[in-house]
Amino acid sequence: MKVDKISELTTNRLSIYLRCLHELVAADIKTTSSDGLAKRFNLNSAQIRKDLAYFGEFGVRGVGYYVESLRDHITKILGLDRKHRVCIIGAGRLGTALANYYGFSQTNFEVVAMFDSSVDKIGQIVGNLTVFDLKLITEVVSKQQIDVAVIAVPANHAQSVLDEIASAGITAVLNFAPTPLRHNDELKLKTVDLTISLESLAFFLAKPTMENVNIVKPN
Amino acid sequence: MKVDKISELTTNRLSIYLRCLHELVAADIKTTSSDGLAKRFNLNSAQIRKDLAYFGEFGVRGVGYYVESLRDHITKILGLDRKHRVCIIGAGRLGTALANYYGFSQTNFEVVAMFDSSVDKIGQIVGNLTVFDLKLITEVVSKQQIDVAVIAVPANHAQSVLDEIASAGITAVLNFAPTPLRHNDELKLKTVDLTISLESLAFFLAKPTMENVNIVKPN
DNA sequence: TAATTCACGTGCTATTTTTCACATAATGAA
DNA sequence: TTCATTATGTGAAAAATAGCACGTGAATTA
Repeated sequence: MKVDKISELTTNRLSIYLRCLHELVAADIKTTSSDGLAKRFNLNSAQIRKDLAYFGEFGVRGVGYYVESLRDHITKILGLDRKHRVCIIGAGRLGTALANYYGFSQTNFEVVAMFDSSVDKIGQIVGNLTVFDLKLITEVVSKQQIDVAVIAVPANHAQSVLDEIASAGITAVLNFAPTPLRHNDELKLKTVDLTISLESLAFFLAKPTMENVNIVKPN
Repeated sequence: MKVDKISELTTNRLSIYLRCLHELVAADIKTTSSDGLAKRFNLNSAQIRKDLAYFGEFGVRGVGYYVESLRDHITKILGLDRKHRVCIIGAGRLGTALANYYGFSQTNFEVVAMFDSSVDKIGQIVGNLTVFDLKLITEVVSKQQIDVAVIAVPANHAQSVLDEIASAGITAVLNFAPTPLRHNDELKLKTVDLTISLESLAFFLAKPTMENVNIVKPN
């Protein structure tokens, strides 16, 4: 198997498989199969095999996958075999909630700094972290070896924050600001947009009357 | 144009277009074009036209789209022309942050109730809401006409919470618990999984050493 | 009024993603 | 050892998604 680019859909699923493998290890289960995994998420087993096959031959025909071994492989593939140091930009409610988010620590991500540009926030203590002035980001990022940033500022500030983050040398950013952001290809940006998720749900709720919508004609 | 099922990718984009149209209205811009919109998100203009064409012919050839009119149409399509009443299950940090999330109120979603099953939380005030006992959900949902639920409880409680939500008659759920959830087709579930997003970022950071990964052979 | 420009709507094509289905390899029983 | 069973890895087919390119209608200019 040879592939130049791994789809993000694949890496997302790897993350899902990994979580499941952690559970299987905890339950002291030694082997599993693509079919067994598939049923848990109602996915297709061939897809799981293919996702894994991009990176090597981890399975044993007639047996399946050794749980611990596969866990270790995926951990390595996703680069989770080392700690990632995270900073959060924006010490508002969302930023604060994220700073305390259990899921970070659970998966080798550690929040090591928070930033804000409001005088009210700078110097405050959130969890066990002091909020730094955003202006210091380049310095702190390099000193603290930060490699991931989380944007939790209002939409209208997000672009300038991203620009600063980028020039501070960070290349992986998780963005919670509901706005499109420009950036160059060196930087990987993932946006989590709650409004989009909500509005998609609303569409589902609106659906029953869809037939009408389709008949609608111009303005 | 005739289509039986609208892709979720399309509804997600509709939500993006809508946000942009709000901004254009605010800026007092009267018309726009698929090309104009496309450039803002670097999307393809044909895709935008197609997304819209699923629901009617909203544009005018040679002109483009009338901003207000299109905004109104998309608002209606997404079912945002009426208030949605939201409850949040889980009054922990995330639930609390979400209860105060500005984005909800901004887009015709109103958080009207919070639930928890811990005695520490029940009866507490979060924002301007009292935290109810989760056991009361069926009753409150019907009395308060709630149509959307947000799950913000630990992963190990999420399935049972979802089951209760479903039996209380809610059909649209936004889930923040990082776990796969079973549900029937009456119910629309959207999961926001921060761990997956983070681990995908980690993969990007790990990439430089990808060549090695590909050579790896069995256990 | 005729000619030109513009941008929509959409048939068709290309690309991406998923699924099928089978040859292959490992295991265990007879 | 041979046969049956199991589950992988993968080429090929199918489905879903995105993009091209052009016919068409509306507006504007001459």
